[in-house]
Amino acid sequence: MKGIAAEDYLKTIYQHTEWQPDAITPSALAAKLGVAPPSVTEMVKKLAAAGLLTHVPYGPLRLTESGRLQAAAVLRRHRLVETWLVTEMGYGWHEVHDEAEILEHTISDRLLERIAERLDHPTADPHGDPIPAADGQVPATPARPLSEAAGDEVSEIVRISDRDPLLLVRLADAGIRPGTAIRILPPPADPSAVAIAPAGSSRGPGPAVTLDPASAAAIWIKKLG
Amino acid sequence: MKGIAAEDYLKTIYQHTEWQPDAITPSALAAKLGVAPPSVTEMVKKLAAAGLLTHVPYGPLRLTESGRLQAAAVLRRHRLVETWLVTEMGYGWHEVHDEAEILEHTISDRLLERIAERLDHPTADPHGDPIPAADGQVPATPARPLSEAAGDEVSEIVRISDRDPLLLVRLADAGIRPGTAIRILPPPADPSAVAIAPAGSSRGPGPAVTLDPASAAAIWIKKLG
DNA sequence: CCAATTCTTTAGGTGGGCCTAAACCACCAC
DNA sequence: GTGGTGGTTTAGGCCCACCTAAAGAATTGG
Repeated sequence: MKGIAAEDYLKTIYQHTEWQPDAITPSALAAKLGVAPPSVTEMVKKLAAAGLLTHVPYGPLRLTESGRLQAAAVLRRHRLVETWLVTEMGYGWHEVHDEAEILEHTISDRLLERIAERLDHPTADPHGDPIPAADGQVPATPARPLSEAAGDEVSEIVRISDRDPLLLVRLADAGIRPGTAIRILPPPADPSAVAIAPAGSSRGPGPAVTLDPASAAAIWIKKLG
Repeated sequence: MKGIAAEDYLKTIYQHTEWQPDAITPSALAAKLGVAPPSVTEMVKKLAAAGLLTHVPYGPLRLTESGRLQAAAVLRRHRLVETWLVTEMGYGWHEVHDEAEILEHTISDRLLERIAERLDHPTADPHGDPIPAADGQVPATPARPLSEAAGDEVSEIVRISDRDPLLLVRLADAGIRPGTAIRILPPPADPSAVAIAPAGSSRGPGPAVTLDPASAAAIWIKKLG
C-alpha cells in the first residue's frame, strides 16, 4: 500500500488509540481527516484488502499488526521531523505540526535516519509524544490525563496533543509546554473545567489557563514530588 | 497554477535554457520528464491558459516572465535543498538529486528561508548550478562547456549537470567535482571524445575520465592561470 | 514536388482520492 | 415490537495526471 492518503488514514487510526481506549469509528475518522464518510468507506476497503486493518461492516476500525507497524513508521517520521524543526531550525514547539504533516510523507528513509542521528535518537517529540523506534517499538509514556487529576496538585506536563492548534498557542502564550511544572487550580465556577498555571508564578492571579474537558483530556501530566 | 507536476514542467523547461540556447520542443520535454508526449500537450494547455508559457501549435515551448519566475523559485528550492543536504546532512554531492527532487515541492517557504539563512545564502549548489535569489535574480556563472575547450588546458570545473546520475558517480569516483582543477588530455583515438584528469595527479595514466560529447557538454569549466 | 518519416495533437480510457445524494442498517425509545 | 434517528454504505460523478492508439501537421529526401 502506497500513497500519502493511505498513510494519513493509518496514522490517524493509530493516533486515536493513543488517546482513546476504544476503536475508532468511520465517522470519527472522517471528521479527524476532514473528509466525507464515503471517502473513508472506500479507503478502508483498500486498506483492509492490503491486510492493514480489519473491519466488519457497520463496525469500528482496527489496525492489524502490519497496519500498526506502518502507522508507527509514519508517526516516527512526523515526530522526528517536529523535533528537528524545533531543535535545529528555530521553530516554536507549537508551530511545527503543519510542516511535519507534509514532510512525514516526503523525506527519504536515509534523510530521516540522518536527522535521528543528529538529534541523538530522541524518544519524545516537542509535544511529549513518544517517537516510535525504527523497529516499531514505542517508548512508554508514564502519565495520566489532566482531566483525571485532583485539584491543587503540582505536576509536570509531559504531553500535549497537537490536534488543536489553538490550544497549543494558548498554552505557549501562558508559558506552559511539555516539561513545565504546573499547579492545578480549583475549578473557576464551572466544575467540568480545569484551570492550571505554571507552578513558579503562584503569586497573584498569574497567567492561569482554563481548560474545557476536551482540552484537559488532551494534556497528560505526571505528579511531582 | 498549483501542483507538483506543473512545477516539474516549468522547472524542466527553464533548465533546458540553462544548457541549450534554443527553446525546448514538446517531445524533448516529454523525454526529460519521463512522460508520454500527449501528457505534455495536455499540461502545456493548462500552463498556457495560466499565462506561464506560450505555445503555437506544433511549435516550441517558451516560458513567459511569470513562468520564468515560478520556475526559478522551484530551482531555488531544489538547489538550496541540495546544498543543505551536502553541507549539513552528510550527503555526497552526487547523491542529493533524488531527495531534492521531492523536497523542492514539499518544504514550506519558511523552512526554505531558514535553510538559506543557515547556509548563509549560497549562490551556487554542490553541482555548481546557480541558486536563484528569492526575488528570482539568477547569479551569473562565467564559464564555458568542456566540449568547446582546447586540448591540454588546465581548468577548474565550475559546473556539472546533475541530469545524468551515472556521470556524477563516475566523476566522483575519479575525484572530480566542482572546484577541482583538471587537465584536458588529448582525445584517446576517438576525436569526438574528451578526456580529463585531476590536474594534481598528472604522473602516470591516473584516474582519467573519458567523456562522450553529451557528457562533455554537461560540464562547464573556467580556464585557470 | 511528392512521399515517407517524424513529431504533435486528438480521442478515449485508467486509477487515485475526493464529493453529493440516496439507500440501507442498527439501535434506542416508546 | 415498531418507528425514528444516526451512522454507514452504495451509486454515480469529478478532477488530476497519466496512458495507448490513431489521426493530423511539418519536414526531409529522393
